[in-house]
Amino acid sequence: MTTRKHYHHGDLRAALLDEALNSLNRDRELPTWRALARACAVSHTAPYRHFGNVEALQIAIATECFNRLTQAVNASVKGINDPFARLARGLRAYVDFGRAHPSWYELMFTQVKADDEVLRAASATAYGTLVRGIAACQITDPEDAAFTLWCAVHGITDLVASELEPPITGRRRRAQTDDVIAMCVNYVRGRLRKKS
Amino acid sequence: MTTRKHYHHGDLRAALLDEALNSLNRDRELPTWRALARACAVSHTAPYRHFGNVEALQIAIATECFNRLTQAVNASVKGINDPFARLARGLRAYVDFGRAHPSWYELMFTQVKADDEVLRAASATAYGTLVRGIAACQITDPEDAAFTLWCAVHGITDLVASELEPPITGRRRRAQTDDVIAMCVNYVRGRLRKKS
DNA sequence: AATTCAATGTTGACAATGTCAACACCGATC
DNA sequence: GATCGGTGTTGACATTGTCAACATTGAATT
Repeated sequence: MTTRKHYHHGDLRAALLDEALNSLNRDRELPTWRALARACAVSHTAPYRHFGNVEALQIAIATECFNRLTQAVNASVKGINDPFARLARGLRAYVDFGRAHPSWYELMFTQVKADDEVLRAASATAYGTLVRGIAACQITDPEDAAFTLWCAVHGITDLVASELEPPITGRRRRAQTDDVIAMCVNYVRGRLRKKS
Repeated sequence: MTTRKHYHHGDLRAALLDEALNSLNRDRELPTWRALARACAVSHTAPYRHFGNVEALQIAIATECFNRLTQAVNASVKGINDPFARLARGLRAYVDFGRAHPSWYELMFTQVKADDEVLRAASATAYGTLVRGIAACQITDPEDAAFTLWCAVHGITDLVASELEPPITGRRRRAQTDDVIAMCVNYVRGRLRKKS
């Protein structure tokens, strides 16, 4: 079922995506086009039937990653009611995603500007999750605040993904993330809509 | 003086670096090794006399960029005495540097972890400027605070460099940057060392 | 059941690229 | 004036992304 013995692969597109995602985690970089084909036991041009070129493949990967990020953030806040707690928790999930999959995170943001409808939708959905989380805190101008918060959170995530954290581990590292998130939540509290 | 007619170039190393820096600004990407040689009117292997391989060239470029960043930040705060004003001004200069040279900024942080003594020194100097600026505000734990601030500032700079700012211009864009910097300064004020 | 056809995979080629080895030129030093 | 290390050139090679031409297959149509 999963593997055909002859000629046709069965679901090469999914296999390519899967192998690419795994390679990113394993080797911290995309395999070459030909290496990817090799890894799927397929000739070096077979991937062209599923992705027009390298960039199209990268876009597809980035799209998948944005979807997984959205999913991870949504899952993390499930069951939490207080909007500030939800926000803090969601932000943490965002950072954790980047820490767990640094190369995915990097690829996401090298491709996010690509001219592709599906990718654009996936990244917009992810960003929308953040905006809604902030809007739920009843502050003025949630759109502006969202960008400011995103700066801080993207900043720590990108630095973590690039392994530029100061050489700390465990609790201390968690504290470092907490500190950034606290700054964010504080910022939001400072913008609370004044009560009538 | 600047251009020899025959064989020896005169100062190829500087010419290569200069051309690479300019290409990054012009085309938003590094020229290929051979294109760079071509641009300097030199054979495709001449650069090997000055840089061992592509990565060594990138490291040299990144080093130069870190030095220029440090210089830009230092120049921007010259003559300002109030430490908070200095901090805000320096952070702004940092963001402006990234906005003016997005591809430099990207390259700097793809190479910053490279195993190179000179590059490491250049980036450490840049970071040291930030740490000192924060320490001057007399807060507790300036090292930790520096990283947190860096997250926010790197975040907006990276997003700006990637052209992920919301589609805004002029005053509004400046306000967006100001908002992030205000969040940073606020964060620092919240950590003021209690007076004896 | 035989035929057709679009989807999917293969083979072979090509230009561009990074890198290396071997050679050529040149200016400073003995 | 000969020498030699630094600098530049020529020519080669393996790897890579991509394209064109061809092969195989399973499903739909007859």
